[in-house]
Amino acid sequence: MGRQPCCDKLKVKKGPWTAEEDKKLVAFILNNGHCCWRAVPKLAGLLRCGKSCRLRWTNYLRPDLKRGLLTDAEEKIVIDLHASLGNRWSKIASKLPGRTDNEIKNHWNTHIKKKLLKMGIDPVTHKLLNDQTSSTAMASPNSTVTDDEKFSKKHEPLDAEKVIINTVSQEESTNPQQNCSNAIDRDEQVIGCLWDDDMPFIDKLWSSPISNEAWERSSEWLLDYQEFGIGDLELGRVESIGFADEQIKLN
DNA sequence: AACTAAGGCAACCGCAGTTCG
DNA sequence: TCGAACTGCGGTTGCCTTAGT
Repeated sequence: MGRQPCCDKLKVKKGPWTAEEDKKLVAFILNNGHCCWRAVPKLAGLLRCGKSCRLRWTNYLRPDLKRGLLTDAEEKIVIDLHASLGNRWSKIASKLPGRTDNEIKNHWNTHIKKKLLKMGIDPVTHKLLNDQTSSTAMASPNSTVTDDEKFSKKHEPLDAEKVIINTVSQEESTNPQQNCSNAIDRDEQVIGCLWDDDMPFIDKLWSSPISNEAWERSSEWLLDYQEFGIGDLELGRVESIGFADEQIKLN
């Protein structure tokens, strides 16, 4: 009845991925894409859960991933978006090309939190730490609200938050890229943009396999693979497949 | 040089929304 | 229409590395 179970949990391997597993997964996805993650481990010859494969691919093996720490500009965008969106890391990540939600989440927890605390800002509320009492008082536990209202309240930037955001931005902003997040009166535009899930470019990028040209642009990633000792991947097979930005040009 | 603590990151877990038989 | 599986997301954990003693 219904669908087949996700995976045989007794047989799946857990823990860190080996270079060999990475190689298999990359080779399989490059050649076949990932029509459905559940089928990937079986078809790729991996003793992993599909979920694990997806995570490994999206967080580590994807060719367009950036490496290294977030830049100051990226960090500031993360702070601004977090003030508006809260811990919705995937939404935040979608605005930072080459960064994953997991990466941003980790960076937030290990670096940005500390920075904000150092600046006297609560990383959760984005308010000044000595102004915490007013923030808790703003909640109205006795009121009855709909789910939509709860959602709106949860994610709507508070006035005080906007002040903090603006302060931080003015203090640290030296990069033109940061302008998008400095303008508080543009918050609504930013939110509107974030809520716009219809992103054809991204969809095309992921639905389409990748050309050699694109791979050459991802030199850092390829170097990483050489470190893995899997530089002998059959990247030539990728030739047969179109690439998103080429298609986009045509459109 | 050896040990310990802290930091950083990859990966897992579990939940919620969506999809499908 | 219902219920089970799939997918994606955020929270958490655990291991590895680095810094300090």
